[in-house]
Amino acid sequence: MERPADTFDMLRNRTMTGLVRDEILRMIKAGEVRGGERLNELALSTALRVSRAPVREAIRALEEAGLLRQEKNRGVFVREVTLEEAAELYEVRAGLSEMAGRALARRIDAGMLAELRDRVSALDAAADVTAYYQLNLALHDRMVELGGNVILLEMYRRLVDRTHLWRRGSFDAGLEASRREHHAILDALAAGDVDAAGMRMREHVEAGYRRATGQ
Amino acid sequence: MERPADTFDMLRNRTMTGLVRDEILRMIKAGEVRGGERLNELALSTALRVSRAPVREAIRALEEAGLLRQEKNRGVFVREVTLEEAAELYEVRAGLSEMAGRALARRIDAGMLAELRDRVSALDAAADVTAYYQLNLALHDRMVELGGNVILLEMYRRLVDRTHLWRRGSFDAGLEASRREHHAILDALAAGDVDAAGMRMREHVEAGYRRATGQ
DNA sequence: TCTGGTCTTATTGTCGACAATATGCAAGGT
DNA sequence: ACCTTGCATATTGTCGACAATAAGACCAGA
Repeated sequence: MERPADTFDMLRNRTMTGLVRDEILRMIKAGEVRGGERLNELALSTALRVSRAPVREAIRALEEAGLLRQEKNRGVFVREVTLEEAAELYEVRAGLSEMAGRALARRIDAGMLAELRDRVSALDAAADVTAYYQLNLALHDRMVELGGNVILLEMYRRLVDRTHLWRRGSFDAGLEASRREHHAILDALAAGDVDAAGMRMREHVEAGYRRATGQ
Repeated sequence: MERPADTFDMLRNRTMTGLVRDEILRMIKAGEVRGGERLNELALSTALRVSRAPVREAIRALEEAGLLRQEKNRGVFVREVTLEEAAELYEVRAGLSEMAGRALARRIDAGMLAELRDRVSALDAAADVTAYYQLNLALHDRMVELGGNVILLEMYRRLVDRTHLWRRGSFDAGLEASRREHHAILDALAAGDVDAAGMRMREHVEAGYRRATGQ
């Protein structure tokens, strides 16, 4: 049974706008709406059983987040990520990941290391690509989070969200290489080697981009 | 006299929401509203002679940008940037600047270099601190822009906007050091030295943070 | 068949209104 | 003096309505 405190906090803190925002974000992440697709305010509002006002507010927020694009009097469209933009996204993501890796190597403790080892083990055991993909996302997010820089985490998440709009080429290429890189990162972190941790994080992201594009 | 085409495009592309968003952003940048201050929707809407709807949409956007913070049923507040957050902002900014410096060193041409030299000269000649501050902001923004990575530019601007919410300690400390660093960056860019350009950009931002905090 | 114009419809941008919530004040009791 | 209770006010969250714009259907004339 649900704890009352959660529903209390829900009612206290969440607005329709926020819920709609999260729902649209979920649809984007789940691939239920594609880049270039148009969002109909009325359709969304009836589907979620709210009026257009919170829908519009949510849309403005996601527009600012770079996930939607507005054409006045014509509607809002899910942003398309070109190959060039994807390259830029990954370039920045590599840089942010390097920062996170360096920060994490400086402050990591036994507890953090144990958690990361568990996550990497789960990735080693992951059967299908979809599961691997989700666990991998969670691992990277957690590493940035453990780096301790909240601003960096915010930026990183924004990048990841935008990357979801990119329809990659291949999905399943090079899982084994990815796994090896994870272990190499763990080793650097365990050794507290700041330079190595940063560099391996960067290279892991860059390699991930090459694997996704099939280059 | 204003060119008609501009007003045409204005009417075609701009919505009230967008204008309100820009105006609130301007107020924040100009320091007309301070961190922690509360924004009254009705006051804003009457001042700008629009209804509350576009004001609320603009607020949601700036909330997503990390400049405002919402407390349900109580209002929106201008975000406060703690000293710790400022340190994080500058850390990320230093990293992004390094990326931009490296990218720029790779692609810079004679025209870009000439423009940057002009800007640095203007900074050398700047009389008061306020003028220096504005020109300096513009120089850095332009260098990131010339780096050619649009995503990086977006992130950088977001960081700069948030930094505006930080009430710095000292303002005028170390202008001469800042000027010297600009020239050192130009030298590295002119030489096409990727590593040096990146490193000097990073160190310039880090030094700027130390100067602002008076450490 | 094509071109151009007119009408219709769908959708957005903006507004005013109402209910729900938070805040401040005053009255009353202890 | 201090706390509680209830009321009045201000403000937000949400809604429905209307005007403006865009896009497509339809039609007439060459």
